[in-house]
Amino acid sequence: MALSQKYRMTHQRRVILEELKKVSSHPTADGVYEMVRLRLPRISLGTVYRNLEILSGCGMIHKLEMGGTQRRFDGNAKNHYHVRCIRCDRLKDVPVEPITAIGDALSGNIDYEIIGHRLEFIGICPQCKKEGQNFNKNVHEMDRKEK
Amino acid sequence: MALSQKYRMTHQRRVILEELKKVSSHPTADGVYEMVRLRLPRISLGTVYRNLEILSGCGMIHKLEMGGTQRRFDGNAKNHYHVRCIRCDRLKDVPVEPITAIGDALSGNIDYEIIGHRLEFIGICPQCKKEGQNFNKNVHEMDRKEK
DNA sequence: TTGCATGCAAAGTTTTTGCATGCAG
DNA sequence: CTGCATGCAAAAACTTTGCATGCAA
Repeated sequence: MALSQKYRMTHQRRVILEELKKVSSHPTADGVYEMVRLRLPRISLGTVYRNLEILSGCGMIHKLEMGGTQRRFDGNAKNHYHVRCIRCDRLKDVPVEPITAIGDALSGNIDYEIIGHRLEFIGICPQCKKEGQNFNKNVHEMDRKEK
Repeated sequence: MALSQKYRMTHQRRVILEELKKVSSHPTADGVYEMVRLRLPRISLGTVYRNLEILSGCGMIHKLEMGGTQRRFDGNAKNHYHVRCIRCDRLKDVPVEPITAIGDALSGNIDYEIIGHRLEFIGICPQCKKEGQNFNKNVHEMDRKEK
């Protein structure tokens, strides 16, 4: 997705946004598709995917993910935090001890039995910072695919 | 994965575990496959997937994900936290204001430009608590698939 | 008009599974 | 021995993309 792209507010895009704002169930792309299809029976799944991508790129919705599309695994079973670079998507461990007390913020607020938490910082890594504005996410994207 | 399952420490499983503990790059399943293949050229990708699943189920490694396998989307663009039920995997918003100061914990510790953070609580939801030990994750799994 | 967006379908990726055989306990 | 685990290959699940056409600005 180019950074300087100009987007249009099409009917489909508007409906996707509206439906997504109606619910708090954090649906998957397919779930959004099902919801939207009730209003726009002819919409395609591809359009839904494309729009979810664009809308979250614009900050109008959130994409919930840790460290990119694929699942990732961590040999360190001890609880610890991560930082993810918003540009290159690389994930690193954070040299900070987990704050065990963080769950206390919830006590009394919610009827869950809280077992733990997971914290991910979002930022820009030193390398990407250095590369500056000329490089965008796609550069690294290709970079990673070449490996 | 049944809760009372008895697991064996096979050669493949041990190597997967060892290789994963060696690195801090949070590899994908495919990445693990590549690493392990150097030592066990005949191992299959399926075995890697199965073992990563089992090992993380036993708490010997971590699976990094938010709210399950698929990507999920949130119409609420305002930053907010989530709770995920460890049994049924359902994701809910948390009625707690984001702690903006949380990023300060990192200041000076790391050379990233920190933009924000993402916090997910892990716990057991009221419904699953009520259902108790007789029901395991698979019950809800099926439940969700029927919808 | 212009060129971003859409529908459709095909292709690409990632993950799961069935089955016969292998091997840890 | 017993039955969980493996390799292989096929299938399933999820996501992206090419292309001709549609439509917002």
